[in-house]
Amino acid sequence: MQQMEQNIFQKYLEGKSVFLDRSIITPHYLPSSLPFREKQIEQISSALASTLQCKKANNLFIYGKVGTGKTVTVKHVLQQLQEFVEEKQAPVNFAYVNCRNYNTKYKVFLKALGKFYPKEDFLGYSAAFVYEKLLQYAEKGQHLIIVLDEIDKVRDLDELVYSLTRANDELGQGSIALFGISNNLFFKDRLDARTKSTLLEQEMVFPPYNAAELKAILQERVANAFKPGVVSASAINLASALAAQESGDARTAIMLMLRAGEEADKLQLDQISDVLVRKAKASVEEEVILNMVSTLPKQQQLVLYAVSLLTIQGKGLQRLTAAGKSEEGVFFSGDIYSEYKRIALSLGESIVSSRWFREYINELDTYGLLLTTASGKGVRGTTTLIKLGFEAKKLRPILEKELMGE
DNA sequence: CCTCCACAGGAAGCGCAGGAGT
DNA sequence: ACTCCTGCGCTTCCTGTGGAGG
Repeated sequence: MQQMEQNIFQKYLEGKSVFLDRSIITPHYLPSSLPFREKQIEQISSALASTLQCKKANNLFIYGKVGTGKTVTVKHVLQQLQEFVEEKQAPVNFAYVNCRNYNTKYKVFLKALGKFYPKEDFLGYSAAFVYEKLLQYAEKGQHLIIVLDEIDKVRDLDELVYSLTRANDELGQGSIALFGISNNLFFKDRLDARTKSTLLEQEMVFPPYNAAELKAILQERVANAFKPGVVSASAINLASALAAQESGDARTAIMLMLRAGEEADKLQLDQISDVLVRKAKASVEEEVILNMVSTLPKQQQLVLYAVSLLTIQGKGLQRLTAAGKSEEGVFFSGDIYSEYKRIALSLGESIVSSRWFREYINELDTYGLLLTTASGKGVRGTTTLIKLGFEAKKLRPILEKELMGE
């Protein structure tokens, strides 16, 4: 109680730590070797190789779920290319753009130019000027590769791709190639047929890792990130099994170990056991929920809040048992709509029509926040049975903070 | 059998913000 | 600086499905 004089950060300096180099066990770390991605590295570098003979690189489209190593692998190959090009003085250059932040043609070009003309600042120049400047750079005989990470976020991708194909036709020498990275396979369908055929000149897929592969990846990272002997074999096994079960996602596996390590430091333990990993799983999950929920529009948060309140109150059960089904926490969409209206009105929020409410339900379902089933025969015509995708106890405090906080 | 209820989801249209064209 | 266009979020209306009850 009376040790409050001590600075709250002091304990982080004083305490012992299980980490040797914490940065290695974060998702942003670029490892020097990428196990189980040899084939992909080979394929990417072969797409790039033609630039070294002063020809245009192939456009390449890379698809794979989150945490399958797309970005790391591409960055790895680019790093190698950079070193090679510097040594050989080859006229090759590239720009890496994350389209989550640069989500229009103009912004992408601007970001790329920043890489090609590091000393100049083109902010505020017209779109046409920026485009011309890019062409001028290539016209000097440079072969450019623009890597578009999260390419599905680009709003006017059709135009971007079209501009670049036209650019390549106009250019006497030099060229511009596109590498697209995405974790959304369906976004291809929204594209113009011409765009598709250009962009998908060459296509590759990053498969999810299996438990054994995740284990090997973790072992390598853990060996460098943690002090020797700190992490038990069972902890690694558990973390890779949990991540493999979820989605074959290396990112979650790494986050699990990171969190477990942080927890160990907090408790001043010098061993990381599977108990800590399990604890970490809960906290990672919570963080995932928080991320999803906080980016949701207010109206959808209200809908979700309505379901969590109903779930906690345990209502709905009676009506379902009466209908011959009994599963806890399952509700009719109509009941949720009334509860949603009640809550929204009491909070002074506007309410949407029942039609749009149904769209919300569908959307929340695709995020996995709600689980819905068509009622089928036996219940009130055709209706939707709705259930929370996560524990109501975890969701409610998060939502209350979002909706009523500030 | 008919009608009413409770709901799903398609179609049309409306107001708005922001970008493009002039 | 101006209008024009377009995409987006949303409402309104409508058709269809199937149980419950007279």
